[in-house]
Order: sequence, then structure tokens, then C-alpha cells
Amino acid sequence: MIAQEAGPPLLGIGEAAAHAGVSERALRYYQQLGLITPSARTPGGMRRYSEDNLARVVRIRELQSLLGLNLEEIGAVLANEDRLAELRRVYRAEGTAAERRAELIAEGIALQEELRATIDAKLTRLHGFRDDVDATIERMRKLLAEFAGAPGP
Amino acid sequence: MIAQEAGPPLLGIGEAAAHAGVSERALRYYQQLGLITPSARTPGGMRRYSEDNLARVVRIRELQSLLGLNLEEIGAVLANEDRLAELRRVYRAEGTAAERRAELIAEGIALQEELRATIDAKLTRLHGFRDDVDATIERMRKLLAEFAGAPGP
DNA sequence: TGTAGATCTGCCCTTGACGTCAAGGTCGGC
DNA sequence: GCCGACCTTGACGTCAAGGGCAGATCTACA
Repeated sequence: MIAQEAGPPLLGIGEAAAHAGVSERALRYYQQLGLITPSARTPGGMRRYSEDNLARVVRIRELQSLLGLNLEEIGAVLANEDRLAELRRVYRAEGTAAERRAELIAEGIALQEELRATIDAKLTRLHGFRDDVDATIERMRKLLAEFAGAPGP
Repeated sequence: MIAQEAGPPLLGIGEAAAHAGVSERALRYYQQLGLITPSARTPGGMRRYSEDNLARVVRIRELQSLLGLNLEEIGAVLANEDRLAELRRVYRAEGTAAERRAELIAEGIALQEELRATIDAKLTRLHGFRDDVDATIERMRKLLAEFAGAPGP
């Protein structure tokens, strides 16, 4: 019989939501879309969230707000990350040909690099944007200084 | 009588939309929300867009996709930018006290700096994000190399 | 054991940002 | 002066991402 590990306490949906900064509804919705799965349920059917679960929720929000991905795209990213993690976990497992494992990892890397390219593109555009705003601010500062130097009528 | 300037040709909504990379519906919608106003209408009531109009549309999409602002927030940003431009245009106009003008400019600068702070925050988070992804890629690469070095069973 | 909250599963509603369709008006070339 | 392409307003539809409610259930604690 496998021992029941006490581990860190799991949170109910209310605390989990508060902790992750989202609504309870959002948690259920993400689960419905297959983005997260509470790591346990009470015998009565209530969701119990682990720290890992919460980290995943935070990641979802990051991908939403930082990259502007929709939940379907986020699902793909998370699925890939999960697969990579799984591969890492069992990467020496027998039963899977080395070639096949290498293949899977290579594919995973490709997906991560795609994500990285997305991020880089966004970074570049964002830097340009900031420079524009900076230029505007600079112009206005000069204008303001001109006022200070030469008071009006 | 004021001379009719030929100027660069204004575009109909179809070409304008194509040129700006948005739908005609979006252009009408942005106008409805007060974000843009075609710089002319034909006598018959058809919208005619200038290059400036198109630049503004592009800016709207940037603020949407880069910063994730909604159209209301974008309206505020644009309104501020408009006011700054107007101030620059008439910044020596008589009839407005120098103090008042300085006040307006200072306020405008504050708003631009707020926007800049938003951008900076996003940039910081994005850089962190990219570093995470890079680390993941690096780990996977090493794993892959290990496979190459020590072929499976 | 009983009760107050917290949660459960439906299920329909809202909001933002458009898409789409209808019924008609306009423009430019011939 | 007419025709086909383009455009108008108005109204309704859609899609993602949840919000919110009802009615039942569960859990913790006195």
C-alpha cells in the first residue's frame, strides 16, 4: 500500500482563486478547457489545488496578458511544456527507443523556439514603442523648458 | 475664399481598410467610439481617409496588440496625444496664460510617463519571460546532447 | 448532530470587438 | 444617364472569456 504523503496543504477553490488572483469561475473555466486540473478532489467532489496548480494558473495569466495569447494557444504552449517535463522525467525510461525520445525532445525544442520568436518579436516592437514615447516626452519637456525660459505675455 | 488644396489623395474606406490592415467594419466601429474621424466625407456622405487617419488606425492596433489596452483605454491615450499635439501647435497662442499652458503640458507629460511606465513594466516582465524560455531551451538542448553522446539500449 | 459557509454542477447572461446581412444611396466611366 | 462597384446606416449575430444565479451538496466546527 502506498503511503499517504501529508505534503503541503491543498487549497480550496476560494483560497486558490484569491491566491492566484483570479476568480473561482475562471479556475473552473480553465479546467473545463483542459488547461488545469486540480491535483485532488475531496471525497465529496470538491477541488483541491496544489502550489503547482497555482503556478500554472499564474502562467496562464502571464501568457494572456504578456503575449496576448488566447486560451487555446495557451493550451498548446502548456501541453508542450508538459510534454517536455514528462520527457525529462522519464528520459531514461526503457521501452522508448533513444531515437524516438530524441525526436520528441527536438520537436519540443522547436515549439519552445517558436514561442521564443514570438516573445522576441514582441520585445522588439515594444522597445520601438517605448522609444517613441520617450521621444514624445522629451519634446514636451523641451517645450515646457521654453515656457520657463520665456514667460508668456 | 480659401483655395482647395489638392494634397495627397484621400482613400475610400475599402482601400483605407486594406492599407491599414483592418476591416471596414473596424474603421466604422473605431469612428463610432470616437477614436478616429475620417478627415473628409464626399458630398454624398462617403468617408475619405488621409494618411494621418491610417497612421492613427495603425497606432490603435499597436496599443491593442502590444499593450493589450482596450479601446476605451486607447481612446484616453489618443486623446492625450491629441491634446499634446494641439498644445504644440498653438503653444504660443495668445489668449492662454503661460501658466495654464505649462500646466496642460505638464499634465500631458505625466500621462505619457504613465504610459511609459506601463510599457516598461511589460518590457521587464517580457524579458523575464524570455529568459525562462531560454533556460528551458538550454536544458532541453543539453538533454538532447546527452542522448547523442550516450545512445540508448 | 446540526448548521453556517464554502462548493458543486448546470445553465443562461454580459461585455468587447467586431462580422454579417439587408435595403438602399453614391461614384466614375462609358 | 446608366451600370456596376463601392459605400451608407441600421440591426442583428458571433465568439471568447468569463459573470452570476439556482438548487443541491459538502465540510468544518460547536
